[in-house]
Amino acid sequence: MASRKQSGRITREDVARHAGVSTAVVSYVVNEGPRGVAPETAARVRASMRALRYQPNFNARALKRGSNQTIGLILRDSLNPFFTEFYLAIERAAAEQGLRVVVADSHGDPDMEQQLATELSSRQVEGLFLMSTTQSQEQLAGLRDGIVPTVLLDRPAPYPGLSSIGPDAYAGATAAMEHLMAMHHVASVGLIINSGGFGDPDPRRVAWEDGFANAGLAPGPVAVNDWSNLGGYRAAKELLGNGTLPDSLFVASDHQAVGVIRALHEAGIDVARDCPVVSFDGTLSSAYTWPALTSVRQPVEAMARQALELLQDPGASPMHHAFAVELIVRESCGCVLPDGQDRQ
Amino acid sequence: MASRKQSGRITREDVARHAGVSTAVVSYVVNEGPRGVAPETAARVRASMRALRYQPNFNARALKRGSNQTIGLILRDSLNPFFTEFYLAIERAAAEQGLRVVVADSHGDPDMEQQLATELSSRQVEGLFLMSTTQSQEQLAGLRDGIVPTVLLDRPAPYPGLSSIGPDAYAGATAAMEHLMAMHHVASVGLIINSGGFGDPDPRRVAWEDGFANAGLAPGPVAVNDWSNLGGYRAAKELLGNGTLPDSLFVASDHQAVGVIRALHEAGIDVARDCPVVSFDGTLSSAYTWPALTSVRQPVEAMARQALELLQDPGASPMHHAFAVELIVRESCGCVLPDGQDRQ
DNA sequence: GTGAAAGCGCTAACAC
DNA sequence: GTGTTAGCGCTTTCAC
Repeated sequence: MASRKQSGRITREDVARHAGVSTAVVSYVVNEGPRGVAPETAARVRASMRALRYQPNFNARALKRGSNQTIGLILRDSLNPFFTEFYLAIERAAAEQGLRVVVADSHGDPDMEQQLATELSSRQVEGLFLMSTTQSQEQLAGLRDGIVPTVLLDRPAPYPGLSSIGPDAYAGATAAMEHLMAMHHVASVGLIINSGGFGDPDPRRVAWEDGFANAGLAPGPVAVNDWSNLGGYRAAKELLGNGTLPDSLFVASDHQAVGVIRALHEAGIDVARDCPVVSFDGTLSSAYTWPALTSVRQPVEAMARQALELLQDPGASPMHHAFAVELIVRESCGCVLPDGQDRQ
Repeated sequence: MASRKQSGRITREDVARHAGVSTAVVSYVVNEGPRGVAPETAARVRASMRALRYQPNFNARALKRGSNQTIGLILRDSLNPFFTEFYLAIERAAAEQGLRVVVADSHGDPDMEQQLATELSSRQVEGLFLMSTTQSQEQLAGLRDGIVPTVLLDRPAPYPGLSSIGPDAYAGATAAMEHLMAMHHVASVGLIINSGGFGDPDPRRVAWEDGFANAGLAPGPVAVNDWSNLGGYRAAKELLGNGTLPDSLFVASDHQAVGVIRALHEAGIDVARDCPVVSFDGTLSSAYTWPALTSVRQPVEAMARQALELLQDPGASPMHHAFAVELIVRESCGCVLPDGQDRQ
């Protein structure tokens, strides 16, 4: 007795005493190395560990080793299904390498983001994934010469000094525009978007503008609102209220699109027929709206995997990976009749 | 120079040397205590910290202090919006007390859950929230006499030896049934549910059965499928395929209900008029389906707050808190016409 | 094959 | 008001 330390927790020393060995041996057993242990000794140690319900102290190990097999992920809005899917993809990719991921939500607040980055870094994470909300050079500068390797997620373009990945948003939005304009001979495409997405100007917006320029038309109406169901809903209501509802709509995120569809329904508009909608992200749930969303899908798994590689690449110089996106044609664009063929 | 340790990181010692003070003083400055420091000294130290870009080592501090101001949360399915909302509520409540939340996803796998619990506990979290997927006594027994205080989340009833919180699912489901049977003079209510929710038997199912018993009717059809959009979709398809689609449907989760609604649409069924649907959870996004879901809302914020209190209550004996739920009447039950009045 | 011991970076007595 | 120092629990080199 009297061996329990301040925390009241069982330590490796308790186990050592119980098993009649040194603390080193316990370590060798726990870590299966770096030295061998006689089978009987190992068995005795293991028995003691079980008997005492020993749990290694993660912090002590991390302190000693200088690392903790963990990577940090800073999300900007956990409620957005796209981000949740992204998180899961990262978690999966990390698990394959025995890495754990710790998530935090900045709620889109740059200060919070900064604070979380610092905190995660002082938790000695191996690296940091940042689904950033800020594009300011100064803000991110801290990260660049921070101690932890950092990879920016969900970026449409390279960022000086930091590795990053993201969808080719311009190409995706262009595909959406072309689909709307060419396939549907639609002359006016409204845009529903918000700031704080892919930076300013947002490539989705630029592609949308260019779509008109190429067709020799003037841009359609824009409604800016939150990246949420409610935001999309409000944006659509705004267009509806204005009497400026265009022939069709490009919505910059699935999450907003759900609200848009809802608002259109309320106004008695048959989306597929009277106001084709194409959105961006290609989340799982975008297949379950009525009508199902035609959406530009981001290759979440591939992006997650690549992000992890960038993080682990030792001293490689910062680089950006742009990922090809894919237009998933479902019902909201009016191409296909709702028939449930597209369920996954 | 030559002062950098293995990690290459700046330590408190580097700062001390740079500022010409002892390491203790640096600590006092960083922690604003427990001893005072002369203003000028403090300023000098702070300047040195900035100059060297010093970041305290979280692990070392946690090791020394025996705690790390962090609580662990084990979710069973991050893709389910209800859980995400719950997580956010917990994060918010925790933040108010300066606590950070570390989330992990067990993906509904009991072994994984166990493993994560152990791991989080060895990270010296102050406490653990477990959105458990297993009801087995043995499984949870480890937690009960584990080192970390643990609170079970999303439980419909007390669990021996562990504190827990959860909605009064039976009452909620009963309200749903009554609404469906009394208000709509509906004779048959189908149930869409899955296992692994509120235990076995699931109170929602029991309430559903009791609803019939009270009305002197035989239970309607049941379809069991995943707790997901797809699961709900498939369950509804199953009922549809059987030709056993009832007069109305009680769906045990919003997440499934989205898929159910979709399947009903595909079958050309006017949900509100021909097959009223009531679901469970009351997530934010349940207001954006078409028709909007009438759903039993769980008081997420209150539950999160209470869970935190239970965790922090020193040596209180384990107890269960059941939370009253509220039936949010929207459109899917057919009571209200879709008119957008119910947006939040 | 096993053990002793030196730290990892930090906190907080305890001295001065 | 400031400095010295003994650990927190663990890993691992180095002796034996």
